[in-house]
Amino acid sequence: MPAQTEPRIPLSRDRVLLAAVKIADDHGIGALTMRRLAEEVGAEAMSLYYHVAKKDDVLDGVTEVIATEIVDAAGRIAVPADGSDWKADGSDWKKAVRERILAARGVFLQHKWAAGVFGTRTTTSPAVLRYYDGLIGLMRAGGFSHDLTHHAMHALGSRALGFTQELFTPPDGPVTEESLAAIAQMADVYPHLTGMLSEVAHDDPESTLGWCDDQSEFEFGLDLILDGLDRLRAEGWQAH
Amino acid sequence: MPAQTEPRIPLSRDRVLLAAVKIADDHGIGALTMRRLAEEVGAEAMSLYYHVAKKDDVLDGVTEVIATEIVDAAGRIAVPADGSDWKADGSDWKKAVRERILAARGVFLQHKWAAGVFGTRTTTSPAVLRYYDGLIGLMRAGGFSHDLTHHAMHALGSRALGFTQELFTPPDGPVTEESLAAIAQMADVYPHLTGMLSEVAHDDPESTLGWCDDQSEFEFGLDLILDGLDRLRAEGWQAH
DNA sequence: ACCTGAACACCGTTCAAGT
DNA sequence: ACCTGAACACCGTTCAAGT
Repeated sequence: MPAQTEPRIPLSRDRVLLAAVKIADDHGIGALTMRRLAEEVGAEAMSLYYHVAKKDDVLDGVTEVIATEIVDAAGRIAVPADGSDWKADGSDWKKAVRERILAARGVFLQHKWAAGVFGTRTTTSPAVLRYYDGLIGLMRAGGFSHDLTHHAMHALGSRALGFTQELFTPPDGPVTEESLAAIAQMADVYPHLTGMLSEVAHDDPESTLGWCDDQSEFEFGLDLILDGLDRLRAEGWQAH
Repeated sequence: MPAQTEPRIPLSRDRVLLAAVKIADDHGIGALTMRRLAEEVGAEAMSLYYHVAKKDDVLDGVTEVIATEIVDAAGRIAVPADGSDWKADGSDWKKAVRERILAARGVFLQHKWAAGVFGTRTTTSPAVLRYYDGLIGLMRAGGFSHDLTHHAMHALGSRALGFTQELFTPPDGPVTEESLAAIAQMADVYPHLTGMLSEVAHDDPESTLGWCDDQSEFEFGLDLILDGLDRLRAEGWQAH
């Protein structure tokens, strides 16, 4: 028997990208460095550069990986995509689009770092384009003009992919006596904000979800937009 | 005459933060390093740490600077905030909120790097809270319940501050024969997307704005949301 | 063709030392 | 109280060298 080295799985772009996703999932996007990534695949940092151009290329790659997960998840939604047997009033498009967007959101909930990375990419990944292509197809089948569909995509923005940039974030954790008191103390500086929060908390005192239920709020905003779009479609909206 | 050193403006947190904004404005957020920042204020990098805790503190600080600009811009909008002389149908709230949001958007257009930084902050800046407080006050004056106002803030998301995460970005630059041909070539992979884009381009062939007019699209999405909220308010929407 | 060691030019940050 | 020089532990990336 000749001297034999460990039968190592050869490096590949795919293996590098999947390892990158794993690192971000397990330790956050901050832990994703070229050296840490090399360690994960059992190689030296410099070996990575044979399979990816630079770190930016890794980030484009993980975006594509996540986007592919989204396309797959959306594709699994059993709603007819061609609209052939839809109700005559065209209302089915909304359910089809809504369920695909919520499926996309499910993917981002499993990769919490991913929304931030998507925001930094300058080129749009092919898988993201395929996902948007599917949404556009559903809206067209539902009776939308190309022009209104175009506006719709912009109106939805990142919400079409299942996430939003939340800048209005009441304190984490459950509603407690202490946090309520802390809010009340700011009443002179932010009278309307504190008024709103204390009433919202009062309405649902035994809430275990904390101040805001992210899922409900996402669906509220999504439905608001989809309902508005449906109304424009039904009214025969024209460009102006 | 005794030997005299140059009368240097003493360092201060404010001076550091304003210099940071200037660097990001002039050279992008990537150019904002502690060493570069020190150079800008005419000191050594380590001197900064007497005035800011760490780089994260600098980013919190510039967020506060930009947010203060937004509050100021919104405050300059001459719309009665207390609703005392508003139309009985309450429709004035929408104009007041809309104009403030567009004023906020104007600030982000002057600091293109800022939206990205806002997205990375974990704590909400006091100035952002003041801005939201103002919006909430306007909606309350317009007849919104606390509960619907709360949902409204979540529905608007970052759009309330004047920016959106655009993931659907058709090619930059003007619509040319070449770019149209490039789009047509992808028709087999993205049939709905290419169909939409070629028709949108065809409808406005001499557009100098390129594929999409960002300002119009922002206003379309904003109005869609505001109109939907106004409808819910008029219908006496209740939590469910 | 694939992988690596040594090295370069950067980072943010600590710490002891200066005035 | 305010500022600094030297140093540390990291980055991403290049390049010549190995198999």
